[in-house]
Amino acid sequence: MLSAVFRLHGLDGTSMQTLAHVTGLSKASLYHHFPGGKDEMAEKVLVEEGRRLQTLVLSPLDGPEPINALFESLKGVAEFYGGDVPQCLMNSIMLGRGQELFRDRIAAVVGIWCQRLAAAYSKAGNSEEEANAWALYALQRLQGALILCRVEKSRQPLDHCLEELHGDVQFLAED
Amino acid sequence: MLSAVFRLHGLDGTSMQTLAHVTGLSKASLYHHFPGGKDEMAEKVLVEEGRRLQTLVLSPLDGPEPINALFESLKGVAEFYGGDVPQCLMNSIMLGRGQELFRDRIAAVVGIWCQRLAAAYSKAGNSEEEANAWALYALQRLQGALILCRVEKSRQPLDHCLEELHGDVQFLAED
DNA sequence: GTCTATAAGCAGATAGAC
DNA sequence: GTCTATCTGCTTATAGAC
Repeated sequence: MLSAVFRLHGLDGTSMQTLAHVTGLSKASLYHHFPGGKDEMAEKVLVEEGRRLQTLVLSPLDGPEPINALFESLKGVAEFYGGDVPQCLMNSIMLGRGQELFRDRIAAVVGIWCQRLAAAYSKAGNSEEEANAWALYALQRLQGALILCRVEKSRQPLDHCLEELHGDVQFLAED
Repeated sequence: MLSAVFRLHGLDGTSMQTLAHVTGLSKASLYHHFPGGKDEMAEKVLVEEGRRLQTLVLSPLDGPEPINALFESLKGVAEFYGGDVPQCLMNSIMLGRGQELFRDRIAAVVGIWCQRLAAAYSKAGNSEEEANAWALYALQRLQGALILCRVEKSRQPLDHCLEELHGDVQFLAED
C-alpha cells in the first residue's frame, strides 16, 4: 500500500526509489502518472485518506439517531485506523516540508470532523458548548492514543480509548 | 536551537547541511564532535530532552504533598512544551529510521513518566488501578493536545488541556 | 505506459591543511 | 577544532527508445 509508506516514513523520509519499489513501477513511470513527483503522490494519498475518513467516520454521523450515529462513527474510527500498529497518515505527513504543503488542508479536515462530531453530540441533547468541548476532547484523546500506539507498537491504546469514548456516549444516552 | 530542527523536520527531514547552518559550523566540524553524524546528534538532543523532562516534569512529582506535586508537574509540562506552537521532539523524531533507532528508549521514558504520575496520583489516595488509568489518560490527552497544536499552529489546545488536567487533580483534592 | 539511461544536485562522510 | 576540498552514493527529474 502506498499510503503505508508515507504513514511510516513521512514525506521527507519517503523517496521515489522506495515508492517505485513498492508500486513495482520504475521511477520514470511514476513521474508519468504523477508529474509533481512524490509531493503529488502524497497529495493523492491524502485525498484518498480524506475519502476513507468521509466514508468510515463522518458519514455514519449523519444517521437519524445521534447516539447510534456516534457509536457507528467510533466503529468506523477503529477501521479507519486499522492494522496492528495504527498510525495517522495526516500526522506522519505533517512534518517538515509536509507541514508547509499540507497543514492547511489537514487543519480543514480536522475542523470538519470536529464540527460533525459536535453536531451529533448536540443533537443528542447537549448544549452547543458541551458538544464542542466533547468533540475536541474525543479528537484529542484519539490522536493521543495513536501516538501511544506508535510508542508502544500496539493497538491497545487506541482500542482502550475507543472503549472509553464509547462509554462516554453511553453515559450520555442513559442521561 | 539544535533540537528545534529535529522537532520541526524529524530525523529524515534534517540534513547535516541544515545542522551546519544552524550551528554556524561546517559539516566537517560537526563530524569532529559527532562522528556518528546526525544520528548521534539526534541522540544527544534526545538525551538532553530527557534531562529537561526529568527536571521540569518528573522531579516535581517527588514533592511530599502529592496534590501539589501534580500541580507543579503540570506547570513543568507547560514549560517543557514551550513556544508558540509546542511540539514533541520525541514524537517528531520517531518516524522512519528514527523509529528503529530511538523507539525503545522513548517508550522507556514514556513508561517512567506514566509510572511516576501514577505514583503521585496513588499517593493522593487512589487505588493503584485508578492511579494508572489516570496517568495513561493524562499522557494520552497531552500527546493529543500537542498534535492539535501542530495542526492549528497554536498553543491553545495544550494550555486548555493543561487546565482541564489541573481541574481533574483539583477535583481529586476536594474529594 | 513502461522502460533504461542519464543528467544535475544534494546527501552523508572523509582527507588533510591550518 | 575548524576549515576547504573532495569522494561516493542517493535523490529528484528528464530524455528518448519501445
